[in-house]
Amino acid sequence: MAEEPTTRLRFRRNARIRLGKDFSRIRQKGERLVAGCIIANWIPLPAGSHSRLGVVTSSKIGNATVRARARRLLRETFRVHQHDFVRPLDLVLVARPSIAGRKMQDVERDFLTLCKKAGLLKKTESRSCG
RNA sequence: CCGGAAGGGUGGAGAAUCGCUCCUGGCCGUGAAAGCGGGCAGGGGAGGAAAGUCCGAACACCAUAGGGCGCGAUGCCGCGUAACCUGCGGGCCGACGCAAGAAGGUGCUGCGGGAUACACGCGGAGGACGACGCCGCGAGGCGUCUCCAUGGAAAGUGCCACAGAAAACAAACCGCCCGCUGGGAUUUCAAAAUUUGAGAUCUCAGAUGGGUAAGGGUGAAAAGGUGGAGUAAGAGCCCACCGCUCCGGGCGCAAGCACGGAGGCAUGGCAAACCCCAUCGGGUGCAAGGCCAAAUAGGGGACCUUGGAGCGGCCCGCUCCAUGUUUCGCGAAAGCGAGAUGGGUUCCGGGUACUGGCUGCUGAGACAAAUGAUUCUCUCCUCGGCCGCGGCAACGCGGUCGAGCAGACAGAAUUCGGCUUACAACCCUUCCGGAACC
RNA sequence: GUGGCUAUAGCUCAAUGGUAGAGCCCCAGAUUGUGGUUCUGGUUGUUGCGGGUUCGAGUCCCGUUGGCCACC
Repeated sequence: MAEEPTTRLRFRRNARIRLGKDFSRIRQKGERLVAGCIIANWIPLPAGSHSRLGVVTSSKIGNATVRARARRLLRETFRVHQHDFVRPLDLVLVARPSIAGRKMQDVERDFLTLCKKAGLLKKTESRSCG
């Protein structure tokens, strides 16, 4: 019970947003905030459910390799911090062109400042990757 | 020794923690079951270009897929090559049948065929411009390098700027030659007294008649060329040679080749201008297409009469809709699934591409789209310092210390072959440039 | 996966295979006390890149690079 499954840092397929109507609903009706190389849209979910993530990388930020790299970094950042939110939410992260060439630490710093500005994080701890 | 360019090859290894996806096999919870949720173990998990989508093929569906016209593409000859399709034989399975047998199937196996035209590669032939070399008095010939989308210019139309006389039915501006007319000079003869007439030679001119195409500085290209004979001047008019065209049999699988004979020579270039000839091409693309639970709107299929509409560029053919009869399941997204056994590679044999044999190793399958994040170690390599060795030197090699620390291009999306483009570092081959020494 | 458009002066665009041009911009001069306007003159180019056809390519053909757009 101490290492209960709620704190495991998993990120499986059902933790992703997969439907186009979910994407359009979150990006039209949800909250929106920009920080660094990330644009975030989110909708809060009822307590007890799992947070979900969707990542958008348009063709303006680079070729396929750059886009895949950005998608993996954003997903990894969400995976590490998925239990640090005050309440579960549906989150859509949109990568901006300045993400090309960034490292994991830069992306994580942008993500944390964005979540602090939005007031989504628990105030107690801030765990980091590694 | 250093630097550069082009082509080809390789495109780091190991480990830990946390994760993703697929396959196989258990486990737990729930449930009558199917299933759903959770979790464990083992195994697999990007490239030489996966890219661009430039070319071709397979595969799938569509009935405007058929026929004709149009349109598009391709165009010397031979050989070789993929996925995939397919023929015959053997083995195995096998509905059905009492049995014998047997429709059929097969990710098994042997021998083939196709994979076109027009992907592409290799070899050959021919041609072109330019360069170089050799031979010839010359026109030209031969060889090497480079390049070639290489059917037809004697079916037709069109174009060939500027320059030039002329740019394509040859023509005739200058020129040359023979005449005609007029003038001038010289000279001969005659008459007569310094003039006239006639003739000859030379020369000038023409709103002049013919001959000729040798020459004319142009042009990318000037109507076969070089040399001679010949002529009033000239000309394939004639002759020799060179080139060209046609014919003949021979050689070669063929493209073609060389030889012999004939023809005085026509037929300028452009078809990557229209066009003609030959050959090929239906269209759309795995988002092709197939199956399907629940819920929901109400419709869907078949047949036939009549009417209306449409038709991928056009026509013929054709298709659709409404109405009528009959019948019962149809259906977008989501889900399942199309979807990977075909190959790659080591070794040996034969070849121009390539191919045969045998053994071993390897084996991606997502769908808002996995193959990741962080860290450590090892080498490869780069830069700098010091030391040693080699060298005249430029510089190289080795050791050690420090820093950078796998550094580039780049991410499967139905499959296969080709083409093109991008590429750090290292290796190989060829070429170019520079420095030092002999 | 499929289809299309486009690249010409600093900018926007022209140009039958035959000397690449117009407007704006820029520069110089004139006009004005100064500036603007106006007038006159001038500079502007590897026609994206590499090949090929042709006597000769911005144009024709092939390849290639970049940009833009559309469809399922």
